[in-house]
Amino acid sequence: MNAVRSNDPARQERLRALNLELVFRHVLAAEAPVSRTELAAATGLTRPTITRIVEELIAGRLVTETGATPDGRAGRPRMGLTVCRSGPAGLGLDIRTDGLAACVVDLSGTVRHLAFAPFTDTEAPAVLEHLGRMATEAADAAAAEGLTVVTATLAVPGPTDDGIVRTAPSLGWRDVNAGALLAEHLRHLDVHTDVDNEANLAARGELHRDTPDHFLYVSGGLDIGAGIILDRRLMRGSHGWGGELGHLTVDPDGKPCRCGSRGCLQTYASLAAILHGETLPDGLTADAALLTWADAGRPETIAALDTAATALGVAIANVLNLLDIDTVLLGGSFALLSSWLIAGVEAELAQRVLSARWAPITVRPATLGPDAAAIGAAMAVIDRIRRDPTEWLASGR
Amino acid sequence: MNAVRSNDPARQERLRALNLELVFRHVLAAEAPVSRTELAAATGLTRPTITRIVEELIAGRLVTETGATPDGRAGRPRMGLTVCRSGPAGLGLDIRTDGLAACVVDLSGTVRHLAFAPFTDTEAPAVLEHLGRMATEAADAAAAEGLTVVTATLAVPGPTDDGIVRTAPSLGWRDVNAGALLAEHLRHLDVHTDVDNEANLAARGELHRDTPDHFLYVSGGLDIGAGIILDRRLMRGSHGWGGELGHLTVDPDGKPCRCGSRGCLQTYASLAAILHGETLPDGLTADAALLTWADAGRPETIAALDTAATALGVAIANVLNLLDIDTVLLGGSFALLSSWLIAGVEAELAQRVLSARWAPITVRPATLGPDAAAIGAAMAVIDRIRRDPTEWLASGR
DNA sequence: TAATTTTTTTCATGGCTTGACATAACCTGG
DNA sequence: CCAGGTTATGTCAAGCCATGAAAAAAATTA
Repeated sequence: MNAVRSNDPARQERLRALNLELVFRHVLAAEAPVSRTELAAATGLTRPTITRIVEELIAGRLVTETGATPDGRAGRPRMGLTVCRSGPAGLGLDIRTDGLAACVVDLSGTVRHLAFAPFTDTEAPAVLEHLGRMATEAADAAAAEGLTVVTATLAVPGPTDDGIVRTAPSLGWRDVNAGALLAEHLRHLDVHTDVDNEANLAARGELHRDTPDHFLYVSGGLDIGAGIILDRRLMRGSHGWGGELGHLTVDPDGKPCRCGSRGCLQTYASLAAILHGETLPDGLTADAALLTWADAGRPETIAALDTAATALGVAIANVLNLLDIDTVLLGGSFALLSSWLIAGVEAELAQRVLSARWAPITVRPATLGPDAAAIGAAMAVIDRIRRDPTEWLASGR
Repeated sequence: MNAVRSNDPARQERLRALNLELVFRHVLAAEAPVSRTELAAATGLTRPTITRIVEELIAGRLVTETGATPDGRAGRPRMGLTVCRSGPAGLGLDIRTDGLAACVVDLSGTVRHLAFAPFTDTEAPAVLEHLGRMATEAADAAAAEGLTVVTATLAVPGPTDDGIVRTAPSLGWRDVNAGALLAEHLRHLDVHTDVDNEANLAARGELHRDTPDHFLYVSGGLDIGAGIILDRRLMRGSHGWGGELGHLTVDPDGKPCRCGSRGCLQTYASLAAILHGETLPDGLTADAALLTWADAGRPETIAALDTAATALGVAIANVLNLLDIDTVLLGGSFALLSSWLIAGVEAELAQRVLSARWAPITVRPATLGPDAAAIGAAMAVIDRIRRDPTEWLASGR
């Protein structure tokens, strides 16, 4: 693939940046430390070029030498190179249903800091002020390990548009400029702030070495959302409001939905819909209560989960027919309840997805749990530096 | 956008290729002839570099000089440069419901040759042999105008996978290796052959200067398909089987569909569904008959069109909620019937699309008519040469 | 016809990768 | 324990490409 889309003229320095990026991508993708010579063979560049580029990457704290590693063979031992664990880092913030989360991830994708705090207040200014404090603590914790936070990404439960939260029903927010407010609170950190949908970011979090190139991440909770990964990239639609799976129509004459439509998936498969108005036992979250009830064989709960699974299957089948994806990850509360959902979802998919005959479909629970969105948000740093390592190097931090 | 994804090392020659591509893209995008100096200003490259690149583009018949154009001002008049109309061309082939079409498009996107022939036989070998003959005629016609056909793209009514037509119900095809058969018949032409879904290619055909960056193209006919354009690029999913709009579920308990599922859009809005088993008047195609009947006020037809429009609206709303697109083009038979469909579709969209409150949705008929797929298929040459003009230049044709 | 203006081409300069060569560091065998 | 072999990494002149300045070309204007 030689696809290059740039509207800037290519000068000599661009060549250098291109190759630096190429080498860095190889270091990122490598599972074990690689030597300069291996990089030369893998990239097709010559050793001298690799030497020069690696020097630059080390100076910029993107890569470190792990020391000479004699491997028993004759000759000078290879000098291992890995992604630096004390260079730039990403900060992820998440507004969950139960509280706030902050997370720091380094370039290797390792979670280096993770904090959670229950809500004190769900009004936008208070939440963002609280997030600002958590962000500062996280950045300090990161700094103590030699990391420099360069990106801060906020996950919110609703569609966003250039930092503005259009609507977040679970919070009662509407047209809140979370991006600007957050940037205000993080002014002293000098980071690039961004706001995105929780499902998008959780999907990003689930994208790693072991996940396929294309998958659909479904986030279950009070609201249902989805993140679509195509070709290892997040699909975000024209404005970034994509993935509104919760408002796909399952039955055009179904129950009215809060959104003004009828028969949205939401009305069958959100936690509220599955709970069906039943009161929660003390100290249990909705998903935990449902799991307990279902495991105990409570018929109403099992029936509700079955209805939810069928509706989910219908909606997901639509996505799969449209986008030709063959892996589905059930995340959020759906991950916890997956043993009660997967069979029902799979049954609908087998019937409704046209390509299921040729390409088997995999449905499995997501792995990151409730921190998925915060982790995925923090991983923005990897995308950013991977896309343009030169930007970081030029910043000289 | 500086996104560069290349796994090849960047040598000096790549710099040259990158800039050549940049300049060529500017010439392609320009509405009127541009001078070398204008190109220098627009691209940010220097005049000497432009001169050298233009020389190469002219030698490779990608660009031509339109002659000095004195504009009344003092000074040496600018030498106009435009996309060459006698360089590489694309061949598009389409298997329509009523017959076969062949089309040649030059780099400016102008249709230079268009031919149609009714079916003599719908068996795969016969069809591809016939297409081979039409392709040869088209290539000869192109050669007579100085054009060289470099790509041949076949549009088929069904999902394809690496040249193989998985299923084309309207033709009764199943797992037909159309790509290999076509390549066989076109061996003497030395072209790059490709096979894709009719809806995808028609969407590509509708993508031009006046269409927005993101839109959904819906193709109505015996089958219903869709092409999704995001960021001026065709979205094709993981294997390229995306866009199966016809099999999106509109009502999970609806009528059984040929595909084995229930309540597919197909069962409400395909031409067969709208016709409802009524016999066609002699000499009229199904869509023309429906239009005549509807315009004459025939209540059954109007009711069927109304049902179809509602179902279409539900399915399209799903796509829009998922992908955040705000323009819908009704193509194929739906273009002809659009005056009877748009209102119904729009009503459903207004109710069901979450972002409709913030971003108005446009639904309008497609403009290219029945030749859309053949034209879009022929336009593959533009994508190919635009992506990598150096490949063509290196071929030395 | 000469001066002016704008476009296009020519030429020396500097950056980047390359290929050949030099150096460093480890293993094997006498 | 040391010489020779082997592998990894660093150094240097050469070639390619874009740049900036200056020259040449082609029109208008006086």
